[in-house]
Amino acid sequence: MAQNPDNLLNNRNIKPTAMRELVLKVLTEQTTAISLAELEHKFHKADKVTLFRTLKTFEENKLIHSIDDGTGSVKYALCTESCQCNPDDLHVHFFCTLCHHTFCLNDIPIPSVNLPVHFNLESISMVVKGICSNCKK
Amino acid sequence: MAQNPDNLLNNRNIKPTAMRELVLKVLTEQTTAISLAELEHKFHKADKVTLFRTLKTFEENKLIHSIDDGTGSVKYALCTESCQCNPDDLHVHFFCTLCHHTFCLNDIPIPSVNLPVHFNLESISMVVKGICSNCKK
DNA sequence: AAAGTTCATGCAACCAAGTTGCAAAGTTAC
DNA sequence: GTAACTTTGCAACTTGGTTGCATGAACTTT
Repeated sequence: MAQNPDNLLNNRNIKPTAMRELVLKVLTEQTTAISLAELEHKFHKADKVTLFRTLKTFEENKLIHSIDDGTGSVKYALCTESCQCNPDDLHVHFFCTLCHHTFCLNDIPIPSVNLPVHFNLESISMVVKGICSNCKK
Repeated sequence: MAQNPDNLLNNRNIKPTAMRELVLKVLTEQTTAISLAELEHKFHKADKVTLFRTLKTFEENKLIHSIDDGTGSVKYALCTESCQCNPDDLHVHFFCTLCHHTFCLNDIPIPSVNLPVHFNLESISMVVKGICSNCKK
């Protein structure tokens, strides 16, 4: 079932302002995760801080998740509708060293690890680096 | 077989200067990974840039590896003697959200993942966040 | 509908981590 | 000893992220 933008926002208890709808629209159009700087370039007029806070609001309300792919700039991507960002909801990310795009491998859950005794798990991040299928051609 | 510092440096083709020996000594004394800023605090007189370049030299020659634990500052830890930083050599890292220390779980190799077709693997990073055994007590 | 409250936005300025350029000091080769 | 190269130290800069504060929009209360 497709969701219109306002539903997506309302479902996550985010007040749907014009700005937020615009940002959400850009996010839904991405096939790879996007950084704050890249997001900024998509707008001619918007302020970096506003976009930053918009992303933060989205993240706090689990509409998007952030990915630290090791490039020095955090990337953001939409969560699936049912995502609660629990360890079970997490998936592997892939960073292409050629095109520098960061992919959500939504179909690849993070494999479980057996931690040493008395280590307590809260979350896991797994980033694979290599060449993506586009660049491989 | 224990290695003296100069051997460790020579084995990795790093010219053993006084500075490098001091940095290596500090690194061998750590039980958890250390950031550039933390390393700087271990010295009263050393320059941040020199330490930065020393770490970079060490990393390029695979004496140490860097860990991006998502805190915004990269951590460094000694490699095992045989490490070539290939995917097979990599281990899981653990970041404690209480004491903010980053552990090398040398005994826990990164589980393999089946990438989508035509995705090519170069390296993987896996960081688990939670509470370490020390803080759990 | 005016006044008050709350939340969102925009600008300026700041901060931390990492990085570069260059000159001085040290080391090695001849 | 001098030339060539490497390492170190200082200054200064870049980038990404973040805070403070004032303005502006929206919503409430009367």
